Amino acid sequence: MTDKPLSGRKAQAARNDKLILEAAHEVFVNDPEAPIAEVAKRAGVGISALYRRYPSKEDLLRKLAGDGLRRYMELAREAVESEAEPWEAFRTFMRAVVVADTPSITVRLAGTFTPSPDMFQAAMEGDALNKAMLARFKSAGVLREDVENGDLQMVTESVSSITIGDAERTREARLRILELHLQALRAPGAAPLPGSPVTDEEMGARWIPKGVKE
Amino acid sequence: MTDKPLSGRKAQAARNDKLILEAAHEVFVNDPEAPIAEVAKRAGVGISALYRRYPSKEDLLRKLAGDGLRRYMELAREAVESEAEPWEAFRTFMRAVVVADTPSITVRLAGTFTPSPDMFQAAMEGDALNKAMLARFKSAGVLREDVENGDLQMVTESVSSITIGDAERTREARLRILELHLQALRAPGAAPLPGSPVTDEEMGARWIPKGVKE
DNA sequence: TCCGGAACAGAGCGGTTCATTCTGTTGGTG
DNA sequence: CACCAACAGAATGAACCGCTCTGTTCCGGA
Repeated sequence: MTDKPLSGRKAQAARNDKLILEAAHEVFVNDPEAPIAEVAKRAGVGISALYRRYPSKEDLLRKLAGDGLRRYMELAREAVESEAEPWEAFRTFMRAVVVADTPSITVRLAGTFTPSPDMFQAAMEGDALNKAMLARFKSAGVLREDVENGDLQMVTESVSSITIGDAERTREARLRILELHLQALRAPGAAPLPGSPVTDEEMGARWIPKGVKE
Repeated sequence: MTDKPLSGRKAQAARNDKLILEAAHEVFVNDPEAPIAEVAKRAGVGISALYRRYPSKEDLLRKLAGDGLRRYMELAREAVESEAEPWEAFRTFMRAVVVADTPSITVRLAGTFTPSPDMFQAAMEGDALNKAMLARFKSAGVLREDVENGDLQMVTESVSSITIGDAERTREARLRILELHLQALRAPGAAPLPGSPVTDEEMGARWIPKGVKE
């Protein structure tokens, strides 16, 4: 048989690895505060199958956020290196980010766990990538000069906050609203933007765990 | 003295009425799931002062959402009846909605309480108002033809999901991103929008209380 | 065929978090 | 000066949830 035989504890365990990650992704994107039992149910496994793989809920969340971050950087890198027509490359990137839902998985999860050092590291690299991307598309003349890194973050995040009906419908609605943004983002821009862009410091402040009250 | 004397149980009670509502607004806009004690603390009153006025947390939330809805309709009515230049009237409306944070107070709170019949009623009227508004601005030629009611809702909601730094900074950031949207919303529009607008039914589905899982 | 143990299902434990109730306390008012 | 509306905040009881623990299944080797 070309595909893995369905039996064997090893095989089932490998399958469960994937099932659990997928379930966790779906569940926590939908509700970052969901109980871990929800993940188990969705994955069709018992709770102990989860704890066999991740020492704690926080570890699982870290894993998810890390994957999301990595995915985002992958997309950004593709955008920077893309050979395609610049505006199309940019549009493709933005759409991919929305479809992959990386804002939900990184930003919305931020604060529910303490980030590991290498996540900070990765975040740094991500920033550098973002800046390179901005520079590239601006100098290509397809992105208006007055948008900054933070603007793009805000756009993808706010678009990703849209939830309506099932997952597919949500995706469609998000892409529709994203399109509005894209048309406004395109150079030269109809009118100057008010206020100042969100800074990296401001963005970073959200990664501080819980209790910021008062 | 022209203003109310500071003493008198009646006077204090009246003052507390307002304090509590303001505190509740701030607290629940920031976190719809906040404990009721948080509201009491912010208002600088005891818990019993809250329960003296509202039989339960849910009643308080209903009150807040009702007020928000009413406020929204007020703004919409102004926009429809405004004598100002059409595009400015529309822009003013959108900005006012974002500043007043009505999406947070209605939509985000939806699901945390069971809506009263008159809220449905009000929602109906709100819809009618929205439609009138769309019609007016489209026929004035300032709003692109392919945006629908649901689009405006999505725009204000997604923009209102932005949170960054303190309240003031958040407002500025939201208005900035809103501006992008506005420039894209303006007729005739650079390119057709993909997908179909979110429908009223879809919007309404979110008002169904809790447990929609699975 | 039979046994050991990896992998697992899910009940149960212990801690925490609220909404709401209850026990006083205070200060205007008749 | 006694009474009570109005209040502060502790106490209560019911979830909820992360994690541990018990018991089960069934693959893989002898």
